[in-house]
Amino acid sequence: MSEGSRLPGDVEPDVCAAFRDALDRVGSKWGMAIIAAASSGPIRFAELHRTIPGISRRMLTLTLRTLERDGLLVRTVYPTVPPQVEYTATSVARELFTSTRALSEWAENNHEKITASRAAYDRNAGTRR
Amino acid sequence: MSEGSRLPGDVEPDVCAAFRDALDRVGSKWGMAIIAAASSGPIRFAELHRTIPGISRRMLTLTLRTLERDGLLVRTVYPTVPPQVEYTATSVARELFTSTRALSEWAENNHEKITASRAAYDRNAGTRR
DNA sequence: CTGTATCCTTCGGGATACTG
DNA sequence: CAGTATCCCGAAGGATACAG
Repeated sequence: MSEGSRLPGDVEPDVCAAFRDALDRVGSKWGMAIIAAASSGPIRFAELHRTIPGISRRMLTLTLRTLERDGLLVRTVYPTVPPQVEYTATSVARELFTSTRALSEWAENNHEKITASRAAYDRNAGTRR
Repeated sequence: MSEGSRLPGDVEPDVCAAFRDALDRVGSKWGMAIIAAASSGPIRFAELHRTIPGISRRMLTLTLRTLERDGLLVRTVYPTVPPQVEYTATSVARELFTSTRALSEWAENNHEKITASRAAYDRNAGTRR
């Protein structure tokens, strides 16, 4: 994370810094999926593992720890046998999830345009020089 | 905020997919900084390089190419000597930038909480088991 | 001024096996 | 059930030098 030196004539460094800040927390491959899954109420480890397709137990654990550390998730252990652990999104995490909507909508609305632009760009790869 | 209805099966895959989609375009280290800088009007290569602290010419070029390919930037070359190149954010990019605000605000509002949570977590590192 | 080309390091994350 | 522990690889990105 680069808390860059502020230059005169700079591009709203506050906004950029804040945005990067958010991305650092949310940009991980599984972060938002986990927060989304834990936003509707407590959810157990195995349940998360089943709910999120493709995640490994390792990455699930790692991401959960990071989110817990940042105060986005609360981890509750029930000392039963076998052990039971629940994760719940905090209000901060739920607000984060909400703040995500605009971005998701942008992606939905522009996904096709981008795909097309990309195809066009690649098609002219030889032409361009 | 949306009321939490846990879907059977998995966690609103559409939303997650869309979000990841947006991140892929915006999650690069310098992407949003460049879009921000190019949102106010045409800006030259050297100007970008000066405006964005810490970016290397290499990463500037690479990121510019990616953004151009995705249709987020328009590249205009003036065949002068010395060469002059201008980059301008497209409307799609400017909408993306706008969609970013909620996230930035979330980061600004919660940055301190997160830092504190993190510090507390690390302080209890030995205690926890 | 506007890039390319190389080299090199870091790190996120997958596969797999083991554990309380 | 809920994790840890290793090993490994590819991609992102920094440093540096060269070029039209």
